[in-house]
Amino acid sequence: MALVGWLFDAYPAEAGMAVWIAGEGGRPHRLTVLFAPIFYATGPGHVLERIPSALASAGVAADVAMTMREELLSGAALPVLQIAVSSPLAFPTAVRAVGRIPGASLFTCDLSVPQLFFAQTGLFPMGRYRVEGVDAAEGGRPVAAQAPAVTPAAFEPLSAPEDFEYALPPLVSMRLRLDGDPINPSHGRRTELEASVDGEAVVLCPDRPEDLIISLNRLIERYDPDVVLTEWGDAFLVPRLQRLARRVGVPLRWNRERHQGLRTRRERSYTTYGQTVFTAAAHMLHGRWHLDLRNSFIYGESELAGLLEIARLARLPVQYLARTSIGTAISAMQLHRAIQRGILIPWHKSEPEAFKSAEELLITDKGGLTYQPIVGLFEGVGELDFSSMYPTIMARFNVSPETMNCPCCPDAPRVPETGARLCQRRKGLVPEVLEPLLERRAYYKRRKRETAGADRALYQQRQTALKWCLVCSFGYLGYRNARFGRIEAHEATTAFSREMLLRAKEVAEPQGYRMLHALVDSMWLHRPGATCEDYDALSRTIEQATNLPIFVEGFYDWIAFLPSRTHPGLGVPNRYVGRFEDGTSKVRGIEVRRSDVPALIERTQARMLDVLFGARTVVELRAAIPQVLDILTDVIVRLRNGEVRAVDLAVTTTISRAPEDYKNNAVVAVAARQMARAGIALHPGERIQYIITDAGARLPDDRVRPLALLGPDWSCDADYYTDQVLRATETLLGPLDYSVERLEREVRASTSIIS
DNA sequence: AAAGTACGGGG
DNA sequence: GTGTACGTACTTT
Repeated sequence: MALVGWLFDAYPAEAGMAVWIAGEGGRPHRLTVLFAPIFYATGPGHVLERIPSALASAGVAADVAMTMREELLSGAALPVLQIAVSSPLAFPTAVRAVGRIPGASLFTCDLSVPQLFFAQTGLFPMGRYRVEGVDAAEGGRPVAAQAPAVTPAAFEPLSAPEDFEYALPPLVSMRLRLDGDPINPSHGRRTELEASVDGEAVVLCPDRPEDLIISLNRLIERYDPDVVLTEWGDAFLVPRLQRLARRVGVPLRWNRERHQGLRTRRERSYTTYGQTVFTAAAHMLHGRWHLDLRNSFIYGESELAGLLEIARLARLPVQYLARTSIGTAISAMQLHRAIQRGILIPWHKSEPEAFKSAEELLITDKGGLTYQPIVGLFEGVGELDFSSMYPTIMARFNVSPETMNCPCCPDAPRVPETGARLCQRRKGLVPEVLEPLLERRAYYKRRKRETAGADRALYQQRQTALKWCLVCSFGYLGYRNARFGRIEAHEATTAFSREMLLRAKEVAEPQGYRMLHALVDSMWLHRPGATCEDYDALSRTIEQATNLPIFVEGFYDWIAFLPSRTHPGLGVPNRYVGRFEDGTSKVRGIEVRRSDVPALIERTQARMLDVLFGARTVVELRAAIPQVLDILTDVIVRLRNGEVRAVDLAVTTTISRAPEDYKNNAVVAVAARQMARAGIALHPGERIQYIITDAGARLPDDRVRPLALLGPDWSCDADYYTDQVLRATETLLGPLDYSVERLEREVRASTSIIS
């Protein structure tokens, strides 16, 4: 008697971990798996002696025993008290009880219980198992009370987390979305709810709440979905439906377990990388997943295949991972590896750190090399990019917090500029995690090129998810609150990167290439008459000189490095527009790339770019100018005639503070205050939309109107939007000597002919 | 002129 | 469970 299926979810329960297995036929099974989460404590003998009684008086059953574990930074073996807590639910209580004893130092104590479960048992999310001693024959839904308890040893693995190729269970998804899809449904009016499973869609009307709840329950009953996919489920839909269900007295059957509520996590606003982020409260289910498309960075970037790829590698439950940052996933991979290696995890107290001194700031912020590009339009330019430069450096040179300036390798070669040493004997935790990720990503990228259709999409999603892990792994190394961060490691990585980019430059220039621009891991090179093959050959030479993989990102028919707006004539690192030889294009730093630009401006500039990218040469570019001017004129006429819809004029911005905390009358501040006055609750980090009604109005409230409060008789500031369109056009035609003034003249001339 | 506000990047 | 990144563009005072 055995059950074969995929480990779908795990969370703490009364007698052990509740573990859901998605059976081969798609039927779910709930098991109870016996599990005693472990943490460690050190301290003087009299302190350790107090631990058993402290646990007992807190009402926690636990087994304690002395054992040896490794200290991360020194690598030394340390005697520690191992505390195995009998029930997963009691783990936080146990940690609190021991943590209160003065003089006790705790280790591996602040990870989530599912994380500990996966680390201690070797089981992993979405792994395929054969579970002995469980009867799957009944096929139906097992009820909690009948579920048998098994030990982790009953799980026979049929796949490994290291596998590049792996099968996944067939999952039934129910989609829930509100009609209209606004930027944030709680800012708008009530709309209809659309539920769809398996191609069947039902529209539920909010005016008859009881019917709505009953219909939703019926859908869940009939299809028994594994996944509830929502848009704005966390911020709005789920709490709203819960309230509705309570009001009409009919409970919603979200869970596969009958007597459990939803697992929630509070909403929060925080700042990161100078940006304020709002994360809605999480609403997670038992026995099925609630995934909110609009509250999941990883899902948003890499869809379900990417999410599951990372869940397997990071050993994090899917619903939790969906709502967390990539940094957390990276951290989880490192933690997992550390526990496997018997390394003690220091307690990570989130203490507010002291301000950095000016000198410290200078060191920290010296990042990758940045050149100022040579402003202008160039034909025949090659772009060479180092692939995954930072992670490759970290893996290749063994850059990790515990490998920096180790006592065991005094004669190790020095890091350029900083003179630090890197351990040559012990492989670092960070490289150990990164190396397989680099390999996996290379494999998926290759498979993506070799396949088509659904397979190609699958590999694309997986490689995208891994790309984000690699990108963030570097930032994480320098993040002072990261568990495995260390500023010297961060600095070593950027020092290597600068050294390698300089080496690449020194290889290219003697061969007659002129460096037009270079940025961290990319360089733009020009040599009259050079072909793609020449750039290919150059990249191979650079590869030899740097021992880092580099490839030709593309060969541009033409590329324009655009000038700064605030310092005309000077180049800015990330403002350029170019067409590759194969007809594709690359655009950075201009209006189409910005999320706060109204759709009208974005679409207009995109249309213009389409025209310009049809040109293979600068001569053809000049010939395309009239077409671009036609687009410009057309949009300005439509603006004047009031033919543009409000949604296309809406500016979307993230508010960085509560409406009342804004200091001046910036349009965003005025719009936010208007919304607050209308009773809409706004949190820092949320996005709002508004149109400019009269930019120059004396009364701030007349300048702008939120989209959510727009009446039927609205009007916009056509002059303001005309100016925006003109500027977006100037961005593109500037290199061809068209200023805003000249564009205005051209438009005036052509419209006077029309009228 | 100074202060306030927001955004991109990576592929 | 995450922190005053940095440089540019633009508006308001």
